[in-house]
Amino acid sequence: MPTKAQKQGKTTPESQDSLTLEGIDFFVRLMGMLGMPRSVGEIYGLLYFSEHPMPMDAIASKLEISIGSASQGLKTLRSLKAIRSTYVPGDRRDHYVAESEFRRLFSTFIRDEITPHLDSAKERISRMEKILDSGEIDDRTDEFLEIRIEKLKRLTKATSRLLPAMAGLLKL
Amino acid sequence: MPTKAQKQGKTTPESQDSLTLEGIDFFVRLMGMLGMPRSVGEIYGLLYFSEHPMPMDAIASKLEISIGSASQGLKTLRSLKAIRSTYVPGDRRDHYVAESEFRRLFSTFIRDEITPHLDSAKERISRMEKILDSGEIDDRTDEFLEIRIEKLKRLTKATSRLLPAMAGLLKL
DNA sequence: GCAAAGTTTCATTTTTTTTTGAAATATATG
DNA sequence: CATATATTTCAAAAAAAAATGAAACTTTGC
Repeated sequence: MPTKAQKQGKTTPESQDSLTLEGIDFFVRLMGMLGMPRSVGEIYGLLYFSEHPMPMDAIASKLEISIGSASQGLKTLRSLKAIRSTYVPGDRRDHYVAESEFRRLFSTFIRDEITPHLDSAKERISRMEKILDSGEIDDRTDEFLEIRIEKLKRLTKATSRLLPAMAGLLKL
Repeated sequence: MPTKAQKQGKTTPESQDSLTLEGIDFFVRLMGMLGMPRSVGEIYGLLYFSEHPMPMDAIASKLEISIGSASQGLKTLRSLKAIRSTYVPGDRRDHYVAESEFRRLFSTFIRDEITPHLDSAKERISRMEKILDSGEIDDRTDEFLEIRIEKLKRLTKATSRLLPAMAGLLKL
């Protein structure tokens, strides 16, 4: 038997909301794994499951978070290119839409959050090699340290190669 | 001109320490990216650059952390198989050595920290599909949500495939 | 079996991170 | 230009995560 909602071609708000709630939960956890605060996951999740662009105040009130949090979270998401703002005629407010192509999102994340760490790791390794080469360490210990540093070099090298490859393989 | 240290075949403690300090820093940051507390990175870094197995009290005093932190950190590292304890004759204390094969380390991390999240993400997606299939959402919205959920499925699937592949490629 | 040594646990404290909300700033509209 | 609207910033509050250290527990050697 068709429900009233189906007859009218109308969405039951409760069921769509419960779906969106699961979706928000999904992104809160995903973003959490990437070290992003809860509010960022909430906002992205809400937008990801929103058919229409949403302004900041609607986001804040739906999620029951402060406008400060909303502003800060939107800023983070914008810098990650995870959302973009769209023009809505007759409305001064910015309206946001989720960027749903994870591949792009992931590339930006690697570029902004991982690569800088990788670079400073490489610098740190150089400093270690310099200390090693300064020759104030006896041969036995020297050899041990050399092997350890070599492994770190391989790790950073492999990571540098692997990360872009991953982004490429993520054909979503 | 050879230094005194070289003539005697002896390590200058200062230079080895400064190298170890850089190494600890390296791992504090690396572990930090994986969501591990500072103390865990410090302990692993110290052991990674230590030629000899170290007991807990020596670790705690070298790093100037409490024995509680040291115990907790060692527990974490043990469960990640990032360290192992060795027998030292005539000493009751456990002595720890860093496992320096990152590939194994990484596999354990994926198994213990990532896979559970992935599994619960898949369950969450199933719940969303169930709501969608309950048919209380109008056709237009339904189609939109279906596409979004489909993308999430692809994301989780790609991640499931990619993670073990990465561990395999990491030939260190 | 008991004392000493080593280790873990966990309530409390400290530190760090995130959120809030109000003030400051920017922007559009009549 | 004055006002209303939208957004950002940032100091303070709240929440979350990590470290401490003392008590409880385990193990070893006598």
